[in-house]
Amino acid sequence: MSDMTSNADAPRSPGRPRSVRADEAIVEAALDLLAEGSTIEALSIEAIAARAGVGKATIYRRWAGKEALLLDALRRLKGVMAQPEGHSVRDDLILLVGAIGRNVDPRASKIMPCLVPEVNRSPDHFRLYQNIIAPRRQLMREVLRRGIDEGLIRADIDLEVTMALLTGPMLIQRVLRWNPELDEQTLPEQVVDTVLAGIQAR
Amino acid sequence: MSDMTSNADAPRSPGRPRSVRADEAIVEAALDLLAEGSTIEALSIEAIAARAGVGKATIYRRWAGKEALLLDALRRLKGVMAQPEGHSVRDDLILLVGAIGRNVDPRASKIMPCLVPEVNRSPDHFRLYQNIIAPRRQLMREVLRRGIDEGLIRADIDLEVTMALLTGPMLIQRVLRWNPELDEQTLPEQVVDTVLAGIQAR
DNA sequence: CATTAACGATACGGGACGGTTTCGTATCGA
DNA sequence: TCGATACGAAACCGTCCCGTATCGTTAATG
Repeated sequence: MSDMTSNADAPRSPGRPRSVRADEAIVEAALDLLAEGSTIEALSIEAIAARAGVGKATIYRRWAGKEALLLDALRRLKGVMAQPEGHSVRDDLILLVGAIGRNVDPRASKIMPCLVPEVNRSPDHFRLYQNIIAPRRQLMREVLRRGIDEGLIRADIDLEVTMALLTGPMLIQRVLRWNPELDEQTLPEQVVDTVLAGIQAR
Repeated sequence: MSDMTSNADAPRSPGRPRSVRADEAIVEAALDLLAEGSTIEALSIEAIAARAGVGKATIYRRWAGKEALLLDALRRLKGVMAQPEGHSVRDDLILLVGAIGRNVDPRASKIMPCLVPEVNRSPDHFRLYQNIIAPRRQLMREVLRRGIDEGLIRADIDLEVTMALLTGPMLIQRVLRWNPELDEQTLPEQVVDTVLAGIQAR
């Protein structure tokens, strides 16, 4: 958010208040257009305004430009994280791996690939991306540590490398359709089992 | 190529022949601009023409538009593949994994991320991408088969999943800088060793 | 009811591009 | 030498977009 209406204890400014519906509609319109295949920079303020049923001025009243609006919209997209049950390390890992690129919001999986170039270009987007995935990495890290504590996993493994091993295959398949012959349904289980076999305590 | 000058046995058309220098310069200019951070659709024919020291008409004489030109330019980018030595399966795998996203042309690694959205949008780009990586997958597949023949690797593993396990971590790190704490130098060795430990014959 | 500010709609100037055409020039084969 | 063709440069037009300004209208406060 880049404006003032957010202060809850504001001394109630006079005049007509900003429409919360408009806020929602604008963000939703932007995400919808992206999910429908529009590129980030093919996306225009005009198109967003038209889709949201809103005047352009209403958008410029809230955000400085396309960049600020998108950063804001993407923040709301991330959705909720999968929560591992804590019973079996293997099951928890399969759950986490299967959740990669599977956000609650179905638009997310279509939008993500569009952001790859941005992540490399803009430090802001890079930070945003890291902020989104950092808690998920932390979740996986904790499950792996639990596996070590339980004696299932060797204690001398490199946690970060292991997480990359679990995440990488799923990510390239979901984002890039890297290998058309791979089955996304069974991939999480296959990945987890193979990696576990490589890092299990003997 | 989308025109006629390419026929080697052509009955030598009259008039001034097309400049090979211009061909080169146009393609190089397009790749340079992409590598410098321009987005695919921020890239304009005008910019390419200016950079190549060429008139726009010269470009339109050869290609139907930006799309055709880019497809053509990317085809020339792929560079040569790493060739495994054939001595040690482990060393060969490390070489192949280390070569992911490391093309001869240094521009390739900067351009690749820009193509991710395109791969999802355009069947042409998807095919192009698959054509580029298919031979590399085949190379890795053969090394893994050798490992099976030598009795190093279990015979019942899923080759495609194994390749995804080897490729994924390296790819997300090189393309996405997925985890800033990972060391790209040592990653190939760590990945190969962990995966090998998971699929080795016992 | 008066005030105040946000609303949707619309118009505007400025700029970027795409694609085409027209220059005068350069380079080939005949 | 001559005709044919490609060349780089420039001009042109139509389209799209941005960012701002200005309508009359609407919704809250007091």
